[in-house]
Order: sequence, then structure tokens, then C-alpha cells
Amino acid sequence: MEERYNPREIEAKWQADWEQAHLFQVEDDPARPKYYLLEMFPYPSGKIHMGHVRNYTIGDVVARYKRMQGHNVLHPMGWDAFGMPAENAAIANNSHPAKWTYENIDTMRAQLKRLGFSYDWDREIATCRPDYYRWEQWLFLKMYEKGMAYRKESFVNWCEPCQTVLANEQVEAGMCWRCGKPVAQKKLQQWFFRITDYAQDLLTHCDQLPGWPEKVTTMQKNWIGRSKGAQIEFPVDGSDKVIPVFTTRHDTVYGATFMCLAPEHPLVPELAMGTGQEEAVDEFIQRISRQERTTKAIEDYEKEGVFTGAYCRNPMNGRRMPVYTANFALMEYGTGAVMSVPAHDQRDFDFAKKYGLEIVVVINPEDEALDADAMTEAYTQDGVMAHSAPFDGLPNRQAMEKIADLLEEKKIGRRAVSYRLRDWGISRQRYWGAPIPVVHCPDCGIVPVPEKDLPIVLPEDADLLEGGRSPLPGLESFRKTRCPECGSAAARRETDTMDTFVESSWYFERYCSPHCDTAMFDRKAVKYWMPVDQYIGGVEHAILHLLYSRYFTRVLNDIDLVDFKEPFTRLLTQGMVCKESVTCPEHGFLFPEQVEEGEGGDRCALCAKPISVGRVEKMSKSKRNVVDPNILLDQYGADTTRLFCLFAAPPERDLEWSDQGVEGSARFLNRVWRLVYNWFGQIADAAPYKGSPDKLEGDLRELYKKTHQVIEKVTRDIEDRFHFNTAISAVMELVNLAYNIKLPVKGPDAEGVLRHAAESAVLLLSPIVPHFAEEIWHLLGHQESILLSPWPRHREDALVKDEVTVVVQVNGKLRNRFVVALDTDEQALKQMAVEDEKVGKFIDGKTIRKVIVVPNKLVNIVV
RNA sequence: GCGAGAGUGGCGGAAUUGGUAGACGCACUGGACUUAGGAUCCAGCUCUGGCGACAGAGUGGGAGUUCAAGUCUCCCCUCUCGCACCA
Repeated sequence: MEERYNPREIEAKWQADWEQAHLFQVEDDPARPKYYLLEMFPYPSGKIHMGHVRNYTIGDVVARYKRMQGHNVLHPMGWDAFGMPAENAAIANNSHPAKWTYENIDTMRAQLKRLGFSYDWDREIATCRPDYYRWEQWLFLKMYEKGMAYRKESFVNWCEPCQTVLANEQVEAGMCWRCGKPVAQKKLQQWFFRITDYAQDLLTHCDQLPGWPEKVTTMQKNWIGRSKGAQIEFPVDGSDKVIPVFTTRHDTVYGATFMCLAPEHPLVPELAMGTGQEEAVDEFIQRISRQERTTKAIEDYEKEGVFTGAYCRNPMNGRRMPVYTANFALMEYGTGAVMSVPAHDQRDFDFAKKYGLEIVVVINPEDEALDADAMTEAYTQDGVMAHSAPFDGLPNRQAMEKIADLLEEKKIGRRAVSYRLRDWGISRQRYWGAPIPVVHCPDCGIVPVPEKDLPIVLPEDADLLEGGRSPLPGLESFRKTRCPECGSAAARRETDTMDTFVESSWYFERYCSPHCDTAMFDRKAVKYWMPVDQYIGGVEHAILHLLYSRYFTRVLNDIDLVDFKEPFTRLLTQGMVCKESVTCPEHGFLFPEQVEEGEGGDRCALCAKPISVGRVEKMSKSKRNVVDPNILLDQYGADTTRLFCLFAAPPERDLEWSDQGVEGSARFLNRVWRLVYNWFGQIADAAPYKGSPDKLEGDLRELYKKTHQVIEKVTRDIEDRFHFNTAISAVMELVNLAYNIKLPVKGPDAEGVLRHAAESAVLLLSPIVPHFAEEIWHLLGHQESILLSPWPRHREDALVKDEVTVVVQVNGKLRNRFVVALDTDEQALKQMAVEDEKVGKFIDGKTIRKVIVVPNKLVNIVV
């Protein structure tokens, strides 16, 4: 055995060995309990970053642990390979998205292998390959057939810089989630998935996902955004049209004095026609559609609107209500129309004040009658009904029910539920995505591509156009086709591609049978492996990806391909990897190598100005605080990198990177190595002691007991909550104790006990630092891989403590402590405490009023 | 504004059901071994007072429940994240 540990050598050696022995390949085996462990697959953006390293290390430890516990573990990896960065990079480098993507995949795969992750690489998938997206196209056809996919003209979120449509989920506070530029509204023919059909089901099951962080289910619930209320129809004056309105406050309907329609509402131009307001309305609509929709801009917007010239009737009391179009009415919510009740809604109140509209109080506080003219703000709380004909005097919550009954009885409305969730727009005017498999025929209209013609292959030889526009509409070889229905040569292929989130909504099912070429997946394989037992990834996907995946699983369930609805049983959202950033007043963010040590503090290497240490933030290129995993691998190796990622913080929390912390992790591994090295002569040929602790005494007995305690602790930490940081701490304690044992140890079982301690420590560490553990395992004479060893088990009788420390408190304050035999009886403890000299100082001359004894823990004397 | 989570030494972080606050590590200090050490080992390390034994204070702030509160209850403050003109 070498005195020093050489990561470079052993890591390469064992990686090659594992690969050759196909140790991570799995097969369906109904005889064994399955465990499907999945980490969110990466976008092949170039190279692995620390966030990936952390995510995949956490997953790998669980996978390796579960294998040792006897599970048949599916642990796959693949590439979310379609998407815009590939196009942008291709334009920038005068390359091709496919080339760029495949090269990145090669680079990143090599990096993942260098980190020693235990993936079944035979199951690797890349979503940009036709054998993958062909099944997505197949599913699209099924969904079209069932009416789950449809096409409609609608206002869509349009990102000008990206030249594409965005889903609502991809608009963050009015900005494009990718480029951060403002998103405009544009009217286009688009494909949609009817996710809103599942709004209630998705919402209901949010409360039936005990293995998910509450934070995530809460976010999903908010996103789905269910509101209970009523839909009420307001007839338009002098016309047979009605304006349906959704409201959560139908108790205030008698106070509705005007109506506001969204600027995009189809009735707006119609109502304005012939009223003389056409021009004003048109001008307003034009102006509003250009308004920025950023968070800040929205806050600053004044509520404004313009009279359409039309009136409608309040169906409850016949009041004539002017119809406005207003910037705060959103076409995307409810029916795009708001019944305005200025007395009881702040927004309506502001609007009414601005335009001199009538305010009618219909709810009063318990003990006063509001005066509409004197109000300075809307009264939005509960109270007693007024000016509401038959309901006056009733508490408003009661009236709400009665009004709903009346609406339904008179057939002018009904109880209704509204969701914030919109249908999922999946059309993208981009090149690097899966083609939507339909044909537009001048005679037959939209014709789905027949199944036998799949896949519709994305031509990988197309050149990108200026500004990133898709070449597909101009690519005759792709676009030109015959109508599958009538054979017309005038037919044209759909040139939109699908949102990349479609690919990631079912990849976990594909992993179950990645080479299946007769279906999306082999149903037996999916039945065996799915659902995913543990899913691990970043919170940034809490809404988009996770909601879409839940939706897709429901679709698959409805078309009878799977027999479950929820794809992920347990979810772990790991925190970000962060680091301090450093800024120079002149040069902005600095790289670490641009910092010079100087007298009185660090200085900028470029201008010698004193620098300031910034906040600890997520690693990012722009902050110049990234740590390149490659450098760590070169310097410390995979095991130290993995160890530090797990030790520095529990997985769900943000991890603050510390170069010295990495150093400490490397030091620990060396310490373990040296321990085995020091003991080697004694334990090389010994068999681990597995007997009762009662035959041992002294240091050996202590070490043996500690070993079992640590086995128990590590197992619990991993099993219950993935707290690897405390698991590692526990092994450190064991190692520290082992170092205190003076060599050579004498006694019949000495070698066996040392061997047991060393082997246990190595086994417990093996999921975390697999190469390191494997090397020691073999040095200790094992022939078979440590990966095939069962997880160590503790002995109950070794957890029993010989003696315990009992503390003595006086009035709850700690005064002394003594070590006594386990299970010393209460009377004896009490007596020892009261007679204790140190304790005496605090109770002398006082009356003892009560003594509380907690066996094996403490005595509290109340005086 | 609404919703969720978090506040513990110089730092990252530990503390089963309320029962020894600060495990483990980093940094720092002292010592040992050394030609040397940025290797390794040993010791110290919450704050205040004291040479010391020891005493007092201490888990964002304030109240409360309890023999006993980091942990439970109420109020307040700060930070992070998510949603946000949602009718």
C-alpha cells in the first residue's frame, strides 16, 4: 500500500474497470424491488458546471446507496438537446445547431464519466434524434385525434429578439425567460395542448404528493390559480349580445355601475361601431398593445380606459352601465370582462374617480352606513348587504350563496370556477426543434401526417437565416409535400416546431425502454420502472417542466398507455451553488486571478484600486464567480469534488463554495487513507469482528460501539432525508476516534475490530467517494467490487450505551453533570444530585420545591 | 399586495418526541516533529469579567406557556424565493 493517496491514477483505473464489467447496466427484473432514480437531464450547453456536479452527485450517492441496499436501480442520463442556444451558438460560430449540440454532448458525457457517476449509459437518449422525437410526433397525432391538441388564432407572447412565441410559463414578469427582453402580443395561428382540461385534477393532486416539497406544490397551486365565483351575463343595450363576466364577488353585483373589457376583447370594436367612439377606442387599443408589460411598468401604470359608446344592463337591477375598455382588464383571465364595483374594489374605485363614474355602496360594515361620496378608498371587507333589493340586511357571505341561487334560477348566470392556467401554446417559429407532424392542404385544410410516415425528420443540413429566423418555411425540400388525404401537390408542411418542454415531458418514460422502435415505450418496462421513485433537480423547474410532465402523464393515462397519473413520487429540489463575487470600482466583476493581495486588503490587479467583496450569489459567468469543475478534477479528483459538494450543505439548501473547504475534504480523504495505511499491518489478513460488544473492553469496545452507532446514523441520514453532510460528519467522528487508538492494540479480537471499523467506514463512504472506497476495498484483499457489497447493518446491542452523562439543573440552569451507569434509577439520581457539592452551592438555604428526573438525561431541582 | 421559506460563533453548518446549544468542518491561535513546511500530529477556539477555579449573558427583537424553549404560542423586525392590474 502506498503511503499517499493518488486520485488521478485510481479514478481512471476504476472507471475503466466498472465500465468493462457493465456494473451499472440494469434490466427489468420483477423479482427484485425496483428503484428509479432520476436527475433532471441537462441541456448540452457546452460543458458541465458546478450546478450539474452537485445535482448529479446527490443523485449518484442515492443510486449507489440503493443498489447496496439490494434494489434494482435504474439511473439513466440523457440530453435535452433541442432549443435556442444551439441556434444562437450556430449563428455566432458560423456552425450548425446539430454539430454544436453533438459536440457538446460528447464533451459533457466525458466530463460526467470523469466524475464517476453510475449511469446506465446504454440508455442514453438525446431528444434531437429522430428515434426520440418520432414518438413525440406520434403522441401529437394521438392528441390531435382526441382533441387534446388544437390550433387556433390567438394573441400570443411574441419575443422579437428570439423571433418566437413563448408559453405563458416562459414569460417572467413580462420579459422573455431566455433573453430578458420585453414580450409583445401578436396574433398568430398556433398549436395548443388543452392542459386546462386537467386544471382541477392537477390542482387536486398537489395535495397528494407527500414526497414533494411543499414549496413546489404551493407554486403549482398558485400557478393553476383556482378562483371560485360566478359567471354573470350582462345584456348589451339595444342589441341581442351579452357580455359574460366572471367574478369572485357576486355578492357585490348590485353595486356594478360600469363594465370594463380587455382591449383585445372581440366585442370592443363591435360595440364601438356607430357610436362615434370608434376612433378613440382604436387609438387606445393600439397604444395599449404597445405598452411594456414589465413588473415595474405595470406598477407605474395608471388605470386608464376609454368609453366604447355602448351600454349594458345590470341583470339584477336593470341599471344602465357604460361599457369601457380598460388597460387593467386582461383578456387572458376569466372572460376578459370585469363588472366594475367601485365601492368594493380598489381598482374599480380609482377608475370611477378618474372618469366620474357612479359609486354605489352595497356592503356596509357592521355598525355604520358608508357614504359613497365621502369614501376615499374601496371597502373590501365583509359586511351587511345594502341597496341590493331582496338581500338587504343579510351578511354578504350568506347573500353570496343566495345571489348565486337566484342567478341560476333566472338563468342569467351560474356558479363558476376560473383558473389562471392557460392552454399550453407549443408552436415555435424556430428551426432546432421537433417538427409538428401536420400538413396544410388548400382543399382538405389541416391534415395530420399518417403514422406510417413518421418521423417527420428535421433536415439537419439547413442553414440558419439572418436574425435567427427559421429556415424551414423557405426550405422547399422540407415544406413541399403531398396531401396525405387527397394527394394534392399544393399541400405544405407545417413549419413550426414544438416547444422543447414537450420533449422533457416524457423522457423519463423513454428511459425505461430507450431502444423501443415500435412504440413510445415498452409498456411492460414502464409498468415495472415507473413512476420515478426519486427525482432530483433545481427549483427553477418547479412550474414549467414539472407541471408539463404531470400533464403529459395524465394524457398518457387517458389514452391508456400508462396506469398512473403522477410521474414523480418524491422530488428533491437542490439549492444553487453560490460563491462570493469580487468587484473593482473601475473594472466591475473580477476573476479570482485578477485579485492581488496588498497592504490593507486585496486590490484589483488591473488598476490597484481596493476591491470590494460582493454578495454570495449563484455562480454565473457574468459575475465571474464560477468554479470550473475541470480544474477541480485536475487538482483534486472526482472524489474530493463530490465529497465537498455533499459536505458543505444539505442538498436542498444553497451551497456556498469555499476553496478552503475543498482543501478540507481532500484532507479528510487523505486522513482516512493514512488510517488504513497505519493499520494495514494489523488488519490486512484479519476477518472483521462481527460479534457482540460484550466480549470487548476498553478502546476496542468503544471503537466497536462507535462503528455501529455511525452505521446507524449514516443510514438514517441518507434514508430519511438525504442529509449527506451529517452522514459525512458521523464518519469523521469515527475516523477521529480511530486515530486515538494506540497501536499496536492487543487482545484476541483486536485485529477484527479494527478491520470492522475500517471496512465499515469505507463502505459508508463508498457511495460518496466511490473510486477511493473501491481502491481501499481491494487493498484490503477483496476481489469483488465494493459496489456489489451489501450496505453495512448495525447491531442493536452495540447501540446500547454503557454509561450516560446526566446533567443536573437548578431552576433549569446547568450546574453540574456526572457520568453514571445506564438506567441508574430515579431515586439514586435524585440523591446524587441533591448531595452534589457543586449543586449544593445553589440549593443551600433554599427549599426544594420539586425535583424532576428524566432517566438517563437530567435532574432538575426547583427551589 | 398575496403566498412560501429562513434568521444559531469569525465562516459553512449540527442539535430525535421541548431535556448538556454550537457536533463535524473551515479559518484563526499556541505547541510538537523538522534544514524547511503551505505535510502531519497535539491543544485551544460563542461573548463578557477574572491569573484561575468560576460567575454572568447567549440561537433576529419582544412577550407568553413550561420544572425546562433554538425547538411550542402570539406580536414585531430582517432577508431569500415564487406569483403579481387575477376581476
